[in-house]
Amino acid sequence: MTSPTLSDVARAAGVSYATADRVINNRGNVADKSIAKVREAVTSLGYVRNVAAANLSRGRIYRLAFLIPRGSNAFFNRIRQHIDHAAAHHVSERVTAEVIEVAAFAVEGLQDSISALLERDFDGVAIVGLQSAALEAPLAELRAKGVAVVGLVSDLPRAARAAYIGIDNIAAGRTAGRMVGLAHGGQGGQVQTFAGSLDARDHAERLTGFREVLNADFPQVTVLDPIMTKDDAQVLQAQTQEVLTQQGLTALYNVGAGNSGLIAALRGGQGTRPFCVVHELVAHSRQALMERQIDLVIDQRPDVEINRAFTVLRALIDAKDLPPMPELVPTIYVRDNLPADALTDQMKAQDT
Amino acid sequence: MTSPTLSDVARAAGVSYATADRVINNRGNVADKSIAKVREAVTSLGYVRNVAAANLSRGRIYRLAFLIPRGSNAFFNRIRQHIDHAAAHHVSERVTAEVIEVAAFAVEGLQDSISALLERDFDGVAIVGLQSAALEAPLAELRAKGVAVVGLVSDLPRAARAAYIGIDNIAAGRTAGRMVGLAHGGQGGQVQTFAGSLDARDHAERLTGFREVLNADFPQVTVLDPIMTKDDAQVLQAQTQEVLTQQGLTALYNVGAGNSGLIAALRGGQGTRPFCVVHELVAHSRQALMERQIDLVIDQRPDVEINRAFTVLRALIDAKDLPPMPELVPTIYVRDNLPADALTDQMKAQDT
DNA sequence: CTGAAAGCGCTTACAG
DNA sequence: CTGAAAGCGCTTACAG
Repeated sequence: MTSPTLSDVARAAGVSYATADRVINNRGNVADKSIAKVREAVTSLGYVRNVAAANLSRGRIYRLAFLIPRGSNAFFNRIRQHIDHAAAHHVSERVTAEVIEVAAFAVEGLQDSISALLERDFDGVAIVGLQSAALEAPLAELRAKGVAVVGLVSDLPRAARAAYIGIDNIAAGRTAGRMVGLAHGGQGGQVQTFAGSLDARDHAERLTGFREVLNADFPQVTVLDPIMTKDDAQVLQAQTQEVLTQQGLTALYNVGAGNSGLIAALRGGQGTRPFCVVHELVAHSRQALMERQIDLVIDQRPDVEINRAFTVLRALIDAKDLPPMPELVPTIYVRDNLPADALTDQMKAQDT
Repeated sequence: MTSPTLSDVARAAGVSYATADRVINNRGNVADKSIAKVREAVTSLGYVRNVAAANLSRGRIYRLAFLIPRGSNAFFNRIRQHIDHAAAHHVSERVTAEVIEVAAFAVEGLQDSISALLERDFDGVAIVGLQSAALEAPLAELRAKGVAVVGLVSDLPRAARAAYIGIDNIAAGRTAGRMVGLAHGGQGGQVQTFAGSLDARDHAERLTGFREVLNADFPQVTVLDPIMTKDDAQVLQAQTQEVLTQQGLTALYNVGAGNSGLIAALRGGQGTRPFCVVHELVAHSRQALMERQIDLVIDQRPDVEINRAFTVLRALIDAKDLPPMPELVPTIYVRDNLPADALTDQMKAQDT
């Protein structure tokens, strides 16, 4: 009834507990004959290692760090909340997480923050990264020290991290494109796009995906070149106001941040407004959805991302195989399938 | 550095380990003075109970059962896979899960299966339920034995279970309605609906939500009364073929199962087809999405549901507070945000 | 009302 | 190459 333990395996194999342990954990220094006997006992008994007991005996603790852009960006605030929440949830598993704020979107600042990590005793770090060769050297040093490194939300140079945890931004853009296309109901139209900066890879990729779908499947809808906003709400507000006076505009799509400005402009507008799609469910985009200033939010589920970051970092630290990692997929929100509210929304990652 | 243990608390409070344990776990039989001292030590030291160690020492095992409708329904096959997967993932936490198949949608069969559970030693069961007073007596007996009971996907009588784990089907219907409305791009149209049976509460609720949104926000779109299909693919195929010959039909929405028939009919159709929305992402709906026979799938994320069932049942068995349970929210899939594939899709609940 | 001790299933030195 | 033993942080009888 109750599952077999290592003692059962050792007894069945006719070896000592310690020897059975050695083959289970590949510690070496075991005679081939013993290995064979233990392996056999394991399969015939259906032995499964009790990870909780192993961690307890080993007294392991996992010290994690998250490098997140400083600033008042609503999305990253949400990320920070999820980290705190996940950390609280993991205390009993002996994992601690510290959020370290770094200068936003600045290669040098990030580089310095990574170097500073060398002085600290972390076991794993998740970094909201940038694509810059300048990060490679400090990251290599960090990993040489045995620290597990993953990219989060925005990737690091590929060779410099063990995994990337974030959505496929081309898919996100395609999803937005599909929705905008569908909303035209077979009629023609013009979509104004907005982006923070095309140096930001995620922005560029979303735009690419968006264009792909509209060009291929909705050729009667024209995609206008993006207005650059630096993710600044003021810029977005001014530009949106201006754009709303254009004739023939049927949709708006912002691949970046600064949506509070866009929403403010829409709130002030009169008459029918264009179909509006933005990214990331935060307080203001949520409210705008409910109050019908916008139609759709594409969300990357930061709760799921943070949860996965914890799982992946722990697996890396334990030098275990990485768990299967299906691509993270963008979630579509309309006013009818919104999660309960900001607070409970925080807790969602528990499931899923 | 390392977190305080119960020994630390006991020492700081000047009591024995056992006494400290008694107050931590509210076992009673402790002098008020001791309670106060221990409480104080706990907060000043920041003690957190190590759940893993507690479970280990207690040698607890969790025997779970899942009562799932028998038959070849693709959705429930997916549910079964997720149960097996979650069970495999939980072996190291000493939880086992057994799937018990019951006669599909038959009150008496379900009633018998629940009674049969009394002979078995389960700690918790999740049941794909029905709304029937006939289930109340056997469920009460089961719970009197100390077995934790939750409704899964389709609820049990409210008083007869500790929790319900499934989506809000009105929200699911509303979401479908929003999408169908948007896809009309401001033009008028006619939607043909399909349902298995209006006795099935989930079907009725979806239809209600669907109508709500279209009547309120897209009054130019007419919702036709549902064609009853008994979730039978053959019926769906025949009915869809017939319906496709109608003039002015702009959309199709099936609240129930049997979609392989609907898809077959669409595949055989010629010319432009209506906008099509169905429920549940399974092999054939996924393929139909990719091959453009349908436009949208509303999914209830069985992986998330099963994961939550495990969590909730364990919490109930431990007589712990139930974890926060935000409403499960329907997920919208188009061809551009599909999860990687059926297999990896199985693993998604890990995050989530 | 309080305490000492064995045991949960492992890992980690330590001694052969 | 192999084994005996202490200890991880708890819970559970058992004895006062």
